Amino acid sequence: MTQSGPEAATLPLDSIVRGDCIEVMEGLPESSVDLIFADPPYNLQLKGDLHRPEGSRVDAVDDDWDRFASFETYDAFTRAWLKAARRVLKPDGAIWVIGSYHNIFRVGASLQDAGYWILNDVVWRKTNPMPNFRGKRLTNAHETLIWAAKSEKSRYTFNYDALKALNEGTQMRSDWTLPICSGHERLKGADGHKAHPTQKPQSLLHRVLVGSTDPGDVVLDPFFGTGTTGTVAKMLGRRFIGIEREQAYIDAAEERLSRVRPYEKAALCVSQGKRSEPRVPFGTLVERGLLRPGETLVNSKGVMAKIRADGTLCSDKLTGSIHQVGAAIDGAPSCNGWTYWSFIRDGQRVPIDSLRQQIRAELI
Amino acid sequence: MTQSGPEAATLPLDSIVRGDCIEVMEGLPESSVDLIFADPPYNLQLKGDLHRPEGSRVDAVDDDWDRFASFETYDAFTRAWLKAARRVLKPDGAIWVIGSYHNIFRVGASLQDAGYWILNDVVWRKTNPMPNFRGKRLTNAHETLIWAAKSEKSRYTFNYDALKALNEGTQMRSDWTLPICSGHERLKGADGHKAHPTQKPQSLLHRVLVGSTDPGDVVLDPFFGTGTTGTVAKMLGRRFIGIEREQAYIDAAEERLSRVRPYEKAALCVSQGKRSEPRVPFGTLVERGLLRPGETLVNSKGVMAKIRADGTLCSDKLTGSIHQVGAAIDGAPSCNGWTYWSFIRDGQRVPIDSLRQQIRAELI
DNA sequence: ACGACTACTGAATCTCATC
DNA sequence: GGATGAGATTCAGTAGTCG
Repeated sequence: MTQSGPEAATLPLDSIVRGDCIEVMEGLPESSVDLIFADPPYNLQLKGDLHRPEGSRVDAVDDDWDRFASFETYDAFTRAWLKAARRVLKPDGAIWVIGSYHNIFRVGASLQDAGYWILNDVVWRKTNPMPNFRGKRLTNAHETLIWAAKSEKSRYTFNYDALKALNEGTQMRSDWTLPICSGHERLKGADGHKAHPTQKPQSLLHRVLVGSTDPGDVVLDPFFGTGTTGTVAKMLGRRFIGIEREQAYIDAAEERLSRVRPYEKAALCVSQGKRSEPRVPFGTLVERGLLRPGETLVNSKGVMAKIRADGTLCSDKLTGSIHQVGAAIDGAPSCNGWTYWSFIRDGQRVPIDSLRQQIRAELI
Repeated sequence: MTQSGPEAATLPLDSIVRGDCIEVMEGLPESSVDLIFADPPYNLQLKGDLHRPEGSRVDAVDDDWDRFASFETYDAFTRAWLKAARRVLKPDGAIWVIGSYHNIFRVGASLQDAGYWILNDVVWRKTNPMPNFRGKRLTNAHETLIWAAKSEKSRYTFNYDALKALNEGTQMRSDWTLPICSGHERLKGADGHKAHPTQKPQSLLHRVLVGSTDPGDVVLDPFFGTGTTGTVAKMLGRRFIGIEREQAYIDAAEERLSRVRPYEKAALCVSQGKRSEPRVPFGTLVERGLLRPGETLVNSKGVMAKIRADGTLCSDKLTGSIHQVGAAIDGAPSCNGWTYWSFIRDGQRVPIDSLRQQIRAELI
């Protein structure tokens, strides 16, 4: 456990902190943040002087050493900020990091070495990438995001049903097709030039935050830039913390954030699956008289079982819960009894799950 | 310079060498191979069984060759084979490595450390990936390939125009959409079971070899398996060398190769093609800011519904997709939400389908 | 011949509350 | 903290059978 001074006791919510992200994160309380979104620099300093993390200059002797020293420096930087980030994450927190082939392999390996648990790598397919002008390589049409939990045991947030809804009813895949940030969304400086070289599109953050946070969650961006993370977080009713070194980016981000109008609260309520609904023991249906002890249930193949007064089933072979008996009949490892069994009304098979729906409706 | 004995002076062209790939590559003459394609073990780290919702068991990759004690062990293995591979590459040679998020970050970092020069990372988007059965993560719908030259100074082979032609006249991008290997292409053993758990599709190798080799080039595959690399190399008039440890895989590959008929020289640029109208989820319009969560849609009779952040609609009665809510309002069995709903701009009703057209235009 | 229908499959780090 | 048991969870495609 780290001793935290009083200055570390509170989170600077919905604001931008100026400074080096490692130092600033070390000053934040540990286990306090739900999600981190990071777009780190990937300048590998392949040209010019090289410096070790502590500042000394590397005396490059040949190409191999030059390259190695450069990667070593970048790795040290990566390990340092990932360690500081992991400390401020809640135990069930998660991180997203975005990068290109220049740096993402080093970041991914460092994530694994630091104890993060990779959940998916996600490909952002750009609909409108910059072409390869010289025709010497493939058009670099994507970037890679890594989604990782703080640890293997983290029970991370994943709004499966919301993302499935965003994808019109089929599971969200690990490849996302979205345009780059351009047009009105792209921030311009006073000179009309783009305010930040690598501004990310809001659509990308929308999908990240809808999928891996809930309203009210705290989202930290240690490389805030011009504040796309904060902008989308504010729109979606999440809290944000931004860390940025350059005052010019902070100024642009502050101005941008001041113009953001959050969505209505009702619109933030997102599709939920059955997992979020209250549990209803099967015995409740018997207690309430929706099913009678002695009544017969059937599965889709016509196999029958009798209901007993305590809410267990009794078939030829076995007695047990609706799940256990269903699994035993099919020789399956498990079974959802709610969708497996039906009762008979007016000669028709009616799924018992409809009775559970009835009970749940009463509970509201 | 390494002293090469006479036994190392010749290349075992168009044949499979049985043995450990590191030892075998160390026995090959240095600077003798044009391209390496490597599909190393992914180190999946699977734990228990996984079952599909209907109860069947997923046939997982649990082979001995994919088990490593730790990341350190895996890294040592990776560094060793990458070093041996780099020695046999010609100065202008290149390498392709394929992997998933389990291993690709470690492989990519090791490639960079070993002095290879990354040219592109390429995403193989699977049209038909295995779903995520438990709904706990995104569907793992892609794998990653890294294309790297032996060194920064290598003048590597890149057939820009051939790939452009394969891509119907526009530059080949870094994301490739191809189906997984199934059906008749998938090799089966005598028992009818798949001969290799991770056989790659020939279409993938086709694109790799057309793009980065010339006819007559020597292609080495240190993890030959059932020989997809050799098969496509032979079809395309390239020479191949396969290295494989398991005799069962070698037997299957030999038989497969014996059936391969090389293409006629004129027939190299074929295949590919199918391109239908891309599906656009309604949620995409929300993510991209074309419609706001909280905004109201209307049908032709003026009935209204509100948009939520995940792209679902919320009316008086019902919450669901644009199609579901439209159907419910009309009491119809189904409904095309795209033509059913309009949004309001400047007091005018505008069909949401016009926004879909806009997105589709970007996707082409 | 063709359509309807069933069965099967793919590199997968795939649960969680309660006792 | 480990064991137990409820119960939630799938997409695109191929191949084969039957009518």
